[in-house]
Amino acid sequence: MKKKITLKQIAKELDVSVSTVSKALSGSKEISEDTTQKIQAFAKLYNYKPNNIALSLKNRKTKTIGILIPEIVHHFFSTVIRGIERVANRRGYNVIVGLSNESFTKEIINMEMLANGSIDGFILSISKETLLKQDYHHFHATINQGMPIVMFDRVVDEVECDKVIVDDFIGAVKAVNKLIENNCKNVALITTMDYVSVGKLRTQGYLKAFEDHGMEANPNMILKIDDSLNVENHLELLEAEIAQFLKSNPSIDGLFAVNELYAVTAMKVAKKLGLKVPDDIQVIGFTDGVLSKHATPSLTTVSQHGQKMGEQAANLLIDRLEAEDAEGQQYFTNNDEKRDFIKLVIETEIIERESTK
Amino acid sequence: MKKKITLKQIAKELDVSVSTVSKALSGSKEISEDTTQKIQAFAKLYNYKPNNIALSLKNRKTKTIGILIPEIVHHFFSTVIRGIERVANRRGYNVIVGLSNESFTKEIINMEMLANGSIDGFILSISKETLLKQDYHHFHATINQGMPIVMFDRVVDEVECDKVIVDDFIGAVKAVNKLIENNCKNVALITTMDYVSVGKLRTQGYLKAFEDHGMEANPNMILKIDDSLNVENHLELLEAEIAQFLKSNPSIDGLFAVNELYAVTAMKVAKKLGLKVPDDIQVIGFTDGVLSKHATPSLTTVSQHGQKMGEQAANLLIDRLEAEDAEGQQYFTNNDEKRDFIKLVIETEIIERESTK
DNA sequence: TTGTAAGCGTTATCAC
DNA sequence: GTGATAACGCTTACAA
Repeated sequence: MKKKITLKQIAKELDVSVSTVSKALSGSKEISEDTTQKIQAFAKLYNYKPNNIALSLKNRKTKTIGILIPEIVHHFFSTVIRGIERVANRRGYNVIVGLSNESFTKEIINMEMLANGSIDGFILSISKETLLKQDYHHFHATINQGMPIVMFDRVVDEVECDKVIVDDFIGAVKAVNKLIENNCKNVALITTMDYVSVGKLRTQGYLKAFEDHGMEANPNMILKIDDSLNVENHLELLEAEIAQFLKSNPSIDGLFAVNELYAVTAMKVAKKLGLKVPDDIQVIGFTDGVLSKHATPSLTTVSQHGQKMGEQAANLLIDRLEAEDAEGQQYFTNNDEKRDFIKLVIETEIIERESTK
Repeated sequence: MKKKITLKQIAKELDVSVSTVSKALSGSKEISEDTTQKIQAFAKLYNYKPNNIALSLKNRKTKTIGILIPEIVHHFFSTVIRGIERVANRRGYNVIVGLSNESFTKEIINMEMLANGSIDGFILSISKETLLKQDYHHFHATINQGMPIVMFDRVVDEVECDKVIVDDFIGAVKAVNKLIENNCKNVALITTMDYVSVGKLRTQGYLKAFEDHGMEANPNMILKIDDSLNVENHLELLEAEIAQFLKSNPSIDGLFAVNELYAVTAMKVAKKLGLKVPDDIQVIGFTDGVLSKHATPSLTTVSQHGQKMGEQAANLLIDRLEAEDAEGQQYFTNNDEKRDFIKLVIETEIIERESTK
């Protein structure tokens, strides 16, 4: 086993100084043709590669981005990661992943671990528990330390940083409009509790669409799911709740759900109740994941373009990082003038499939 | 903005030496009560945390694990990551993720990037292109450098390292047995090309089950999908191919598919052809993902326990890393005696749902 | 009880 | 053209 070779070893072997080796390898013309050749040949032979850690320490930057998300087994989030990874890699960065598992404490622990020099900046989406607690001190702390953050999807106005979001509100309006225009007389909504910002916005969009059409929303037609008990693992409960909802509102002929799980489950329940999709009831979901694509009938959804979000987030972060060292850390000046933070809105798009007419 | 504070700064503020600060903070009793108190208080006040990079350089270990997988937008792989992250975190490690995107070149580039000091060891699953090329020099190279690798799922005998796999063969046998015992007279197979090791093993399992029952497999009943053209994005093609297959083999009353996409798509196609699942045709898939759970009817599958695989892989790797430094790098001795590598087999489990009787 | 110095692997600055 | 030295932030013999 030949361990990785270092500059020092090359220097010793070739009987020159470490600095000569370093310069020769970086192609400095301070060094003579001869020695440069010799050193480069030797380095290639032994497959020399500079040690990243040493470089990080020296340059005070790691060229790696920290991603912190609530959950990885989730089509949307993994799509975002793919986007981030793609541009990060292209721009010479690595990606390190932390999972908060929707927990406030784990979010903090992970942030602290990564913030101690391991990364140059964060791309993150806030955990549900944090949103519930509304305690954002850890974000402020890292930002104050000079570490930039880009938030995506689950963001919050209280934290000043770059953000990439989807127009949840407009997306929901578009979806509900579509149902109404498709002649649905009674469009219902299945949503989450309000503390999840995106759920709230989508709910507001639902209401707005009604307003736009001069219609009044019927509170009975809105089902709020409390997923504090991890719905994914208690499908029967979810199904029961939705079945109950549909049965007590037999007039429902259109349904907008704030995520694809609710939508697909609703379709399943509807079918069991003898309803035909889309003939008796049309359904639109939010988030374009695998379920939507492969459900029978396939589900019309509002696509969030997760990969694009990831790409934009990564670009925002890296732009800021590189601006920082171009301007020699002059980002925040002493008189504390506020920097402009960017909020990018990714447009949603309705993907029409078989669950609508 | 107050940048992160360093030992040096603390030392200066308190007018002591850096080493005193270091010792005081680590609770060494070389230092007097008084100064220790003072220093610790000050450190807490300024929220001092040692710089990871400096520690990594000093200790020659990063306490981070590199994960290299073909694709992240994939339920199975993200499940594995979750498992890895869980134990890594518990044991004080971070996780850095690289995606090969099924490409040989990207796999190599990523490995090289990470192997230059950024991580202590790899957990990886081989890309399809690499499997096809059968070129494993980059794995050998990293191992020779003294960096341990743990492979999972898509592994290969040619590389000597720890491995975590699923009993693909037995899992397939069990699945097909179940179909046969459920009275299917003509069990078909939908599989991938043979170069994907797991696909091959599952195919062999299918054949073995026939053999066990003294039956002969009919080559016409085996459909090999060439997914070189990224089937996921060309669903129509996949559907057409499967439709063709089912139509030309009307006697099929049982179907085993080597992944859930094929299985779910087959169910969809079958329904379109007027076949009832499970009455006319029973279906079992491999890999227990979201699709299986939420399909209508829900799909009976062979579960791979991805999270468990991840956990085991992480434990194997970390065990090896920590054994290494306990034994003072004596892992490989000069006379080149081979270490024992562990191959863990995770048992599959059939999850019965609605697609079988 | 405290401080000095070396070293982890690099690069940049300055001397020779 | 080449080399010595310092520095990045930290730990740890070894001196004082």
